[in-house]
Amino acid sequence: MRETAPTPPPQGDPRGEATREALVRAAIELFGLHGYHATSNRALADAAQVNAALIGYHFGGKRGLYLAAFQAIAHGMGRRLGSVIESTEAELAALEEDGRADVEERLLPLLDRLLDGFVAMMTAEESGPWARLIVREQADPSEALDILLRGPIGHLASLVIRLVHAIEEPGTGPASGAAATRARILALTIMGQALIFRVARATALHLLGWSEIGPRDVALIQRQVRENARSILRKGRPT
Amino acid sequence: MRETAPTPPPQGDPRGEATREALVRAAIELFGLHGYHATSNRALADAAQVNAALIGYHFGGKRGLYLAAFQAIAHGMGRRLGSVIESTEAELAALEEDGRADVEERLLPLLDRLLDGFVAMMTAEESGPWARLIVREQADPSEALDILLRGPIGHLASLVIRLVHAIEEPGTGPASGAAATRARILALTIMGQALIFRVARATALHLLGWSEIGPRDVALIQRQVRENARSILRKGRPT
DNA sequence: GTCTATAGTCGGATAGAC
DNA sequence: GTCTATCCGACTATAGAC
Repeated sequence: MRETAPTPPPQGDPRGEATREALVRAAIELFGLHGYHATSNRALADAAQVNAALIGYHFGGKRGLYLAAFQAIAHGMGRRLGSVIESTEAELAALEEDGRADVEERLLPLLDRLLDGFVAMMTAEESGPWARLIVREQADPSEALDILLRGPIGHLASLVIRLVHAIEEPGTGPASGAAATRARILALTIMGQALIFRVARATALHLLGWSEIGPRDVALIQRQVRENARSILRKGRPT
Repeated sequence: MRETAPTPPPQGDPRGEATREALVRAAIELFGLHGYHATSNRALADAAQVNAALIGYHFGGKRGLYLAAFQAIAHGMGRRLGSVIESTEAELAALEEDGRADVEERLLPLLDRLLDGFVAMMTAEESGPWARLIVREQADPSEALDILLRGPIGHLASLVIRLVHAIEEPGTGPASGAAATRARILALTIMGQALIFRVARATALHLLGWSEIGPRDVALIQRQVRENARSILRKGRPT
């Protein structure tokens, strides 16, 4: 369990690069499936088809590889949601700029797109290992979680919060006080609708009698979450 | 890691009873906090202030204690939600009996009460250890999860599904086909709103700027979830 | 039913050859 | 940068005294 901090500085060697990549891929998979402690360095090395001693060499130890896995996830999420997040952020900023609260035609579609992306990610098979790892982190958070909160997850969440506020209280500035709390709770409940399909996936599949979540199922869930979000937010606004 | 199946049959001895209870309590706490493999028998025994060898004696081994923890959780949830679930079930059955679809005055309040209970459980500090354990189980499900699906969780979920269907399609019989799928997805999204405060608690607290979820916060979340559920379900129905 | 002592196993880290 | 060999700590399970 002893962890050594002095990570040997890896170079830009093509061989080492491939090794690191394979190890990180195995780390995301195995740590996510079985947890940190249940995953041995030997198992990681086997899965990556690499010698176990290289974990120490490239990442300083097991813990270092674990953190590297989270950085890779942040990177992967960025590739998946980055463009939606950025374009949404830009458009929202522009709308806030000229004070026009064009809820129906501008803000709601932005939210739709964001939620579609989020649902797609939460239901995607690809994100399974990511999410498994993240959910485990929530159980007892460490610096690994910070990597994500400062990354795509933090961006996405605060964006949803801002959108919700803009839709609920059009024209007003940034939320504060009770309105801010309300917007945050609303954003969380809205995201929770998608999250359940990831974190309680086994239970959801059981209840739905499905064995997996196929493309048509994803579309179904996306439509429902979008509809629900609109119902929830339409409530308080003038129709 | 060798696990022995032949559990020695424990008797109705008062001493052994206390020992088992202490061990189960420690198991829920420690397994939930750190995971199965990261929790040693020694740590469990220390927390329970009991000799480590007694784990083998009473539960047949570490794995046996783990399963016992889930049975205890099912029992605890039953004590917490059992009465609400039963009374709701009875009332719903009565309503289905005479075919009267008294949505506004009868069904929605039933749903409110159920959701309040669920939110209370998801946000309660008490349920933290339970939920942590359950969420870890979802990551790679074993027979331990079945204990819960056959218990209170299964009951609660199918009850919410039936309620949702009864509210959306009043007067019709049990859901089937697309309507059944829709009711299940709706129920999941509704429960997900509360679930997020438990499984992504660290992230939620971070976003809300809270350090814990106090009684007033619980009430706030309950109100929001109730309101959202009504908005979502009101959508399709005639007003 | 509880305790002490220990056997047997596994895992993380690392030295040193290539 | 990669590999082999090995050390050492930590863990589960259990035998046997009380």
